[in-house]
Amino acid sequence: MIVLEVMHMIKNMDKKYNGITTYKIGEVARRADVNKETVQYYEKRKLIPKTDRRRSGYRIFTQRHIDQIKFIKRAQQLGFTLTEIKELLELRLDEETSCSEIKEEAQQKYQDVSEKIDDLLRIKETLTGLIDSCSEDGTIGDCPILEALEGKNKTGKQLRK
Amino acid sequence: MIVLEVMHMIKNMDKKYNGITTYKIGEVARRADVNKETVQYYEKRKLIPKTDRRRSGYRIFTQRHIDQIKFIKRAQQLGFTLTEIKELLELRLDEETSCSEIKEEAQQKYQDVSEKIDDLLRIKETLTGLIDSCSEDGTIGDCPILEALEGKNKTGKQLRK
DNA sequence: TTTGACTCTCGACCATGGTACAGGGCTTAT
DNA sequence: ATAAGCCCTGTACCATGGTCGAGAGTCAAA
Repeated sequence: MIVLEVMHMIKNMDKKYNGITTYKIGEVARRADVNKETVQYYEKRKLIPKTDRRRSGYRIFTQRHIDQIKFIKRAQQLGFTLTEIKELLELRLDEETSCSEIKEEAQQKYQDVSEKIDDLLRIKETLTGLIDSCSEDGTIGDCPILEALEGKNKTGKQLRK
Repeated sequence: MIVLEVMHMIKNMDKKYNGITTYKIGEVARRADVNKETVQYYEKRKLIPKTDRRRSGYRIFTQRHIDQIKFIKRAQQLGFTLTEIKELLELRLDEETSCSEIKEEAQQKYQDVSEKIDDLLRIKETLTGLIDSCSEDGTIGDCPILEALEGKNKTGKQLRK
C-alpha cells in the first residue's frame, strides 16, 4: 500500500534541469495543501518566484516553490496579509538593496512580530487560568478572556494602516 | 485646548442606568477606533452583547462594549477569524456550560495559540539574524525568512477547517 | 495512437469583513 | 421651535483572497 503511494509520488516528479527535481502544478498543490488555482494566484501576485515553462507552457516548479507556499499559509494564520507576506519574503541582502534599507524594514517587522507575540502570550495566560479554574470551585460568570489584552494600549499607534 | 476636548468627551457620555456611564454609537466607534457600521455589524454577528435601546431606538453602550471591540480588533491582527473570536469570547464558566466542555475548548485554543507563538518566535529570530548580519560583511543572496517556519510540520494537522 | 488525466488562460463567481448611502426619525443648543 | 448633527434600518457595494468552469492543448501508459 505505502509502496504504491511512494511510487506514485516518484512518478509525479520530473528530473529535468541539471539534477534538480521539478514538479507540475498539481503535485505542488498537493504537497503544499492548497488548490492549483491558489498556486496560480500566488504566481500572479508575485508571492512565489516566476516559474520557468516547458515548450508546452506547463509551469516548472521546484521544492523552493512548495516551501514558499507553505510559508505563506502559515504567515496568513499569524495575521499577515499577502501584501505583508510579500514584504517579508523580499527581506534579503543582495546587491540591489542597501543594508540600511533592509535594517529599517526588518526592525519594523520585528516590532510588529514582538507585539503579536506579547498579545498571544496574554491570551495564552488567560486560557491557562481558565483551564486551571475548572479544577476548582464553581462558576465564573463574566468573560475572562476580555481582560487579556487590556491596559496595554501600545503608545496609541496602529499596527495596520 | 485639551480642556475643550475633555469637556466634549464628557458631553458625549450619558449617565443613565444606576450610575453606569453609557455611550451612543458614535462615541463607541470613536473610542474603539472603528466605524459605526462596524459596531452595528459586530452586534448583528453577536460579537458584542446585545445592546439595550432607549425609547427612541438609539443603542445604549457601556465600557464593556468598547473593550470587547478593541479585543476583537487585536485578535484579528493575530489571525483569528470573527468566528474564532466569537468562540474565544464565549469561553467562560457559568451555570449553562459544564467544566469539561469548557476545558476541552480552552485546551484546543491553547494549542492553537501556542503554535502561533512558536511560529512568530521563529520569524522573530530570523529577523534578528537579518538585522545583525547587516553589521557584518556583505550580501546574502537568498531569502532568509523562508527557513523560519521549516522543519516543524506539526503532525500534519491543519489549524483551520 | 488512443484515451484519461493533466495543464493552460481567462473570466465569472464566491465568502469574509466590512463600508457607503438613502430616507427617515431623534436631540439639543440656541 | 428649529436646524445641525446625531441615530435608525435596509440595501447595495467594496476589497481581499481565493475558487470554479469552459474551451483548448499536452502527457504518458497501455
